Amino acid sequence: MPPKRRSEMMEETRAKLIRAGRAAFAEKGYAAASMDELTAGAGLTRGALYHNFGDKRGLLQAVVNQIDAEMAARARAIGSRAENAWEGLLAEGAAYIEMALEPEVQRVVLLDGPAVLGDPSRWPSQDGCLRTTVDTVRGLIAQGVLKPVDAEAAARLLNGAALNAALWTAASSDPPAVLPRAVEAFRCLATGLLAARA
Amino acid sequence: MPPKRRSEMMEETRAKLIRAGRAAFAEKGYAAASMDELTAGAGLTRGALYHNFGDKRGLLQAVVNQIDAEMAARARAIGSRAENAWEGLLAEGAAYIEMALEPEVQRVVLLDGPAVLGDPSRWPSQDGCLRTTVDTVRGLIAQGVLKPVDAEAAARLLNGAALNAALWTAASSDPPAVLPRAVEAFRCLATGLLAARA
DNA sequence: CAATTCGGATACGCGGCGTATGTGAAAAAC
DNA sequence: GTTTTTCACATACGCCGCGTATCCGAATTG
Repeated sequence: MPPKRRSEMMEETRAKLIRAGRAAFAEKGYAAASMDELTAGAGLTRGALYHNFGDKRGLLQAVVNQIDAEMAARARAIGSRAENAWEGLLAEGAAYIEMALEPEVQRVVLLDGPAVLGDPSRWPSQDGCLRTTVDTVRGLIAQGVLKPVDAEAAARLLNGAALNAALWTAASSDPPAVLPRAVEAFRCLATGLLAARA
Repeated sequence: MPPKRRSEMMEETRAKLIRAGRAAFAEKGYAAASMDELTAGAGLTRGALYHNFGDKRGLLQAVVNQIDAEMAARARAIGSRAENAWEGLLAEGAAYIEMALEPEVQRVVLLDGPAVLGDPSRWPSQDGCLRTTVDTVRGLIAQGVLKPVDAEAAARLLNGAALNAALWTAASSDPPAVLPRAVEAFRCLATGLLAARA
């Protein structure tokens, strides 16, 4: 290993902090996560944190951005694998629902994220998941598959529905059993956007 | 005024605290709201708070319950005023969207509430808004107007869509202008639940 | 009128965040 | 290659806020 430049040392530190933050926020929740514990667990101190991320919120933003990016990439991949664009949208939604069953995603991205950072639409780096869905919807509207509604509005509602489907599923006594019902309901809602009536 | 019995004094105290809590949580957000300030503003001390509500979360739960009950009542009233049950569901949704534009509702019920208290589906006193929508959906399914999907799932997704419509609208630069687009998108989604295709 | 409850006030300790300051090693200056 | 500067991170401090334990006085009970 070459003697590590300063910049890559810092990048490594950031990565360590984000990793530790992800774990702590997911397990304890944002409010209950102690920055002292968190940084110590990563072999660092709060000094590193405030230098790299400004404050506690800054770290949360970084963690959320990372998870969001991963989710968006997965959803996009799954969506593009479908037969056609319409099935792609449905697959994308189903993917969101399944990903949002992950406790880490629920706690950090869906609950604490919006409460602490505000609505995703207001984030500087925009929400990746939302962007992905907007693109998909835009394409479908251009193809005439969907009614010419506001793409951003439609995407936002679809994502919102998917996330609530996941939260509802997770809150049930037997998540695996009710998941299909949630996905089915989501599919029904989505068909409301179709231009053509079968 | 008769010399006030002890129980009604306590009820009055609770009301004062809830009123102060509503204001403080709405303005500062849950995390930034100081219980010292809050209680002092109501002419009391933290002692009264911990005696009546157990802890900070307890007060939030009470505040959220109150707002939720008000919203549910309003939505139910508006929905029942419609021509038929189907239009009632749409009106109910539109009502939710408009109510959720209120900063107090957004901050307290939609953002801090779920983050601090957990998902509404898990609340002991169940979410009133959700219950209202479930009832409406059940009725429509019984009438054969809607597809026989899971009523709870459908209601949950409808509410989720409505709330996200509101958050999206509020996040925009010109809320009044985009509100119609949000409502329109919501209506489209809802039609996906219709059994008959027009 | 004495005894008792109990709603609310007072006082204390602890933990956590943010900031101001220090330090040693890498990078730059020459 | 030595000196100087930078800067990533550590250390140390102060403040605020929550929760709890204890106390007080007025309304209830007999």
